[in-house]
Amino acid sequence: MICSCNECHIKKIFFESLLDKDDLEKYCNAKSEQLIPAGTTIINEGDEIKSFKYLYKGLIKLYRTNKDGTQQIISFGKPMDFVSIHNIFSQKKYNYSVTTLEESKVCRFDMSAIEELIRSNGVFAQKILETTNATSNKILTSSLNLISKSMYGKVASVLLFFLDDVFMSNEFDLPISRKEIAQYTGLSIETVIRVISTFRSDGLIKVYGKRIEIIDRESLEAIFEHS
Amino acid sequence: MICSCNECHIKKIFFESLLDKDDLEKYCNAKSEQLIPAGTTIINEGDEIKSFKYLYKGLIKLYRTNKDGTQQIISFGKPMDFVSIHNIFSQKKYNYSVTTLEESKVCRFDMSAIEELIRSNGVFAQKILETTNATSNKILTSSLNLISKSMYGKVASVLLFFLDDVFMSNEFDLPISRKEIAQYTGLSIETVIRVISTFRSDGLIKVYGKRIEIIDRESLEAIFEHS
DNA sequence: CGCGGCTTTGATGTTCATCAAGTAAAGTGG
DNA sequence: CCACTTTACTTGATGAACATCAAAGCCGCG
Repeated sequence: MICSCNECHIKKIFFESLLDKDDLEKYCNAKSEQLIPAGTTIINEGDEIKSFKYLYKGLIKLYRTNKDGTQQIISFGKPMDFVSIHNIFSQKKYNYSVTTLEESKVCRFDMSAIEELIRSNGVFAQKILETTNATSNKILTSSLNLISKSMYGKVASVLLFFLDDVFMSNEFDLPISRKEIAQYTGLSIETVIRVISTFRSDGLIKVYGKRIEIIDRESLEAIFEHS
Repeated sequence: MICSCNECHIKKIFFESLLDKDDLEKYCNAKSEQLIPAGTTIINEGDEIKSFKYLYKGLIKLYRTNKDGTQQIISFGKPMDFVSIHNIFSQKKYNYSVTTLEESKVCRFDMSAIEELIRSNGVFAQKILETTNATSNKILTSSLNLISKSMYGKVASVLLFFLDDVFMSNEFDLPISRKEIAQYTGLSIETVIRVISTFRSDGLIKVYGKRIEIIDRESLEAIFEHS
């Protein structure tokens, strides 16, 4: 093996199975990785895009800052998600910021190396195209859901996301604050809290501070679907 | 010249400048175009993706249908926009529908021909990647705006879109109904009408049925920015 | 200890949806 | 062409959904 990152899913799918030996070596040289503590901002809106990044471990939030200084969360990223999304190949500067929600390991490549790979290896390009499309599709879908659902549906969607996509367990420590749920859903903090309290008093969830236990998953889904 | 479509911007950018003679011929054979009357549904949610489409002339709406049968408009497409977006390269079936808002000319390619071009021509692949990224970015940005703005900001964004991106003129016939504005913004029809009435009585616009005249563009922008 | 940020609840007000009713406009069949 | 139906648009009255303001408890941290 050439690189140190052997268990990486991204490496297997994007690199090992598509590149020949020379390109694999190029990939290894262009790559670096970094362990980043929780609460660190790794990308600032307006930063120049110099590298292509993905998350190997941890959890991040992507957000943008409005003119009045308030922050709106665009999406949450989990392991094997691209950090660099939805404008990485079309603009020179990031139009969003990224902050870690827990300790995270971020891998990155020189942008020029990736672009060279894309130009020289069509199958690699196709794979990147597929993946960025899938990511954009997912983010857009959840964004569209937030436009059309009620406050109950919005908060339910957040809980179901962490349940199904991140922790895959009925009980987990919510890695974001009530304020961040508000920034993601477009609701006020108090409304988020009230909805969570309603879910609790209706027996859908149990709440111990940050710790959430999902009791009635079906009802949460029904609320998400129908409102 | 090989193909008939000589004035096409897409052809120039994506094909003429990137492909050699053999590939250009392949492109011509894989392409067909169609003039479609207003109000025609050209893609139905769930249809298999067989071709890559873009809009040469006209106006379209992209929308999805919720479980309760209501429709939510995702975005509007104008000339030189890709019709096939945000899941075209990552899924087998469309997750949205497309209907023409006025008479439109749609060009399409066999999906397999485009995929072959992507695999065999990295520069072409890079261009496609850039463009789909830019499109996703645009749609996501407007979607995020709809989450965080008030009803005034939402309706203002629709008016400004048609003013700046489609008609580039202070006076135009709104090509969509109040109902469609509601389906796009997530507001009720009555609320949309009331906001338009308010804009009118405040002297920001003039309204004669479908015809809209933008009087005070700055105020509309200020409303969009600050609420 | 005290300070600031996060959380929670209650009281109140604003924003928006719903219901109802009526007018205008546009297609449909005789 | 006109009666007829349907669809789009508009306004008012009312109520529900949600935000804001205020106050208080909690918790981590210097």
